Amino acid sequence: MATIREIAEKAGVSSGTVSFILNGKADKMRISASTQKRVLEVAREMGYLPSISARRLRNEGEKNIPIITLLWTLDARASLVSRFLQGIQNLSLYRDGLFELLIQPYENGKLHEVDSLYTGTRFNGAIITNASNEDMDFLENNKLKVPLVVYLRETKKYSSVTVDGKLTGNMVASYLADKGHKEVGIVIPNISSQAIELRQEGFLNGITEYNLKNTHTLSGDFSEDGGYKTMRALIKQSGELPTALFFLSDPMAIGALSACNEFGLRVPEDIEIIGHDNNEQAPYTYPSLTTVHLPVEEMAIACVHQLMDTINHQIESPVSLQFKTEIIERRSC
Amino acid sequence: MATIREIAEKAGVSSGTVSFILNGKADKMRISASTQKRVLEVAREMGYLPSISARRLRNEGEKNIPIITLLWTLDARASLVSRFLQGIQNLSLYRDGLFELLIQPYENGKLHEVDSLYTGTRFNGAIITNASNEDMDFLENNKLKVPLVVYLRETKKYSSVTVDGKLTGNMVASYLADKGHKEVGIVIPNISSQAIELRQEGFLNGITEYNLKNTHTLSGDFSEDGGYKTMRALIKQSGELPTALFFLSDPMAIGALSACNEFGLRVPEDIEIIGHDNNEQAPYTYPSLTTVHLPVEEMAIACVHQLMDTINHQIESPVSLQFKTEIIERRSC
DNA sequence: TTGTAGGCGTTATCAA
DNA sequence: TTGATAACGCCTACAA
Repeated sequence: MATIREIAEKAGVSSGTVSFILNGKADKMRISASTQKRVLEVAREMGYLPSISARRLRNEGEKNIPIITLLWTLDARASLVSRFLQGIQNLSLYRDGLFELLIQPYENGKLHEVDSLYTGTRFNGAIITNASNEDMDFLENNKLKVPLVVYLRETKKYSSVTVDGKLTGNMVASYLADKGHKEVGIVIPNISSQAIELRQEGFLNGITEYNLKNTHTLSGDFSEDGGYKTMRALIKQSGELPTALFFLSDPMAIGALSACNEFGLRVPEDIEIIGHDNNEQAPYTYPSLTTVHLPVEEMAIACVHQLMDTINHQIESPVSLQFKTEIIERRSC
Repeated sequence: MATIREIAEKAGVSSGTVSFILNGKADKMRISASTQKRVLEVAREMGYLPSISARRLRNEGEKNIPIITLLWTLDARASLVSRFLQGIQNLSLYRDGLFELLIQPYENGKLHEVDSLYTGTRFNGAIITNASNEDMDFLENNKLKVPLVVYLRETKKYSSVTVDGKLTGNMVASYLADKGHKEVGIVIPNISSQAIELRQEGFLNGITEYNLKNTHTLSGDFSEDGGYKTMRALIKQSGELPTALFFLSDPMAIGALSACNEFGLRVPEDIEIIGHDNNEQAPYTYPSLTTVHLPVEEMAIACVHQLMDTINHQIESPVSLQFKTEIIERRSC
C-alpha cells in the first residue's frame, strides 16, 4: 500500500533512490549497502506493492496494444474454455501480437460485480461467455464503458456470436423421429442459460411437429455426476423408459452412459443417447457419443474479430453472427 | 494509438473536452453537438485506443490490490485449468478480494516470450504451470522482475508446489506387483515435462525393485486421441501384451479404454489400466478408471498462498511444498 | 460551452 | 552517491 515516495520519506532518501534499490539497480548506481538495507527494511515494514498501472504507463511508450478479456465463469464449464482458447491460438491477429488476451474468471450470475465493466480500467474490450439470464439482464440494462461481444447468447444491444438453438433442438427431434423413436426425453442442466432454454424449446416444438411423445423432462447438475445421478434415478424407478434421451450437455451424457453401463442398460439397444457440444471426450466414451457439434473454435475466432473491429471503430452498430450446428453420428444414437 | 491530446489538437479543442465526449459525459457537460461530432470523427480517424494503465492509475486511488497471473499453456492441458480454478474459488483470500486473478495463456516452451516477466508491467506475481524443460531452464537462468511460484516442477530458485513424482511412480509399480502382475508397460505423453520424467523414472526403478518386467515403453500425444492411437497400435501388432499399462495422463488412458472397447480387449480381464491425475471424467469411463489422484485443488490454494506471502514480504527465501498422491481404485485395475 | 491544471506512481535524466 | 524533476495518458474540479 505504501508508495515509493512514502518509503523514501520514511527512510530519509529520495524516491529515485528507492526506485533503484527496489528494482535491483542499486549496485549499478553505487548506492551504499547501508542505504540499501535501510530502504529494503522500510519497504518491507510498510508493505510496498508496486503499482502495475504506474509502471506500465511509464513504459507503455509507443505500443499501446488492446487488451481483450475473456470473462469466463468459475464453475463446471471452466473445462470448456479449452476449446475456445484453441480456436484463438491459431488466429493470426493473436500470433502477430495485435492484442493481448487475458481470461478473467467471474461467478455465474454475478457479472455485475465485475467493476471494470463500468470503470474501463482493466481491458479495452471483453468477450462475455456463459452469461446467465440475470447476467444478460444486467448487460441489457446498464451502460458499460467497454465494448463487448457476447458469446452464445442473443441480444440486440451488443454484437454476438451464436447458433440457432431452436433449430438445433428441432434438428435433434427430427433426427430421432427419422430413427423411428416414439417416446423420447430430454435432460437439462440446472443452470440459468438462454442457450439451454432455446435448445429445449426447439426440441419440444419439434417433438410435437414430428408426432413424438415427450415422456420425460429431467434435470440435474451440469457435470458428469449430474448426468450419472439423473440416469441412475431414471433406471431405478419402475416406469417405462423412453427409447431416446437428449442431453443438453456432453458431460451429463457421459455420466449417463456410465450409469447405463453400470446398471446393465444397453446403449443403443435399450436406450439411445444424444448429447450436445461435441467435447473432446465424446468420441472416446463407451459407446461413443452421438452429439451435436458446437463450432466453438470458429466462434471464438469470430468473437475476437468482432471485438477487435469494434475496438478499432470498424463497426458502428451491433452485429450478430450465427453459426451452424450439426449432428455427429457415433454409436450411442 | 492516438492520445486524447493529439485528438484535441487535431479537432481544435482541449483535451478535457475530448475526454468528456469520449466518455459519454458530453451531454452532462453541455458540449455542442457539432463539437461532439467533430471530435468523435477525429477519434475514429486517428484510431483512438484508451490507455488502460493511465485510466487505472488515475482511478486506483487507495486500493492497490496485487494482481496474480496464472500462466497456463495454450495446449491440450488447457482443460486442466478447470480443477485449478475450482481450488482457488473457495479460497477466502479470493472471496475477500485480496487479490485479482488473471489467466494468461502462453505457448509451451516459449515462456521467455512473456515479456512482462522481465518488465513487471502486467502483474505483481505469477504462478507458472506446465513449464517445459526449456521453460524451466529459462527460469533458472534469468533474473525476473516478478515473484513466482512454480507449480508441479522442482526448482531451488523459486518457491514451488509439487508432489513426489518418483514416489508416485514407485507406488504404482508396487501396486501392480501386489496385484500379481509380472509384465507391465508404461505410456508417456510426448511433451517436455519434468513431472512426467520423474514419474517415469520412479516407475521404472520400482519395476526393478519389485522384480517386474517392463515390456513396453510407449508414447503418444497428450490427448484422448494420442492414447487411442497408441493402444490401437499395440493391439494390432501381434506380440504379447503386458498385463498392465500405466498411463501418465488420464486423457490418454481414456482414449486407450476406448480402443480396448472397440477391439474387444477386455479391461481389466485381458489387460489392466491405471492412469494419472484423477480428472473429472475418470469415474465415468467404462470401465471406471483406476488412477493416481493429483491434489490439484489443494495445490492451487498452496500456490496462491505462497505467492501472496512472497508478494507481501512474508517469505524471504524460496519454499518448496510437497503434496501427496494416492491411488484411487476403480474398475480398470 | 470550453479550457486549464494538478495529480495518480514510477522511472529516466540531469544536476549536485 | 544522492536528490529533484519531468513525463507517461487520463480524468475532473475549477475557472473562464
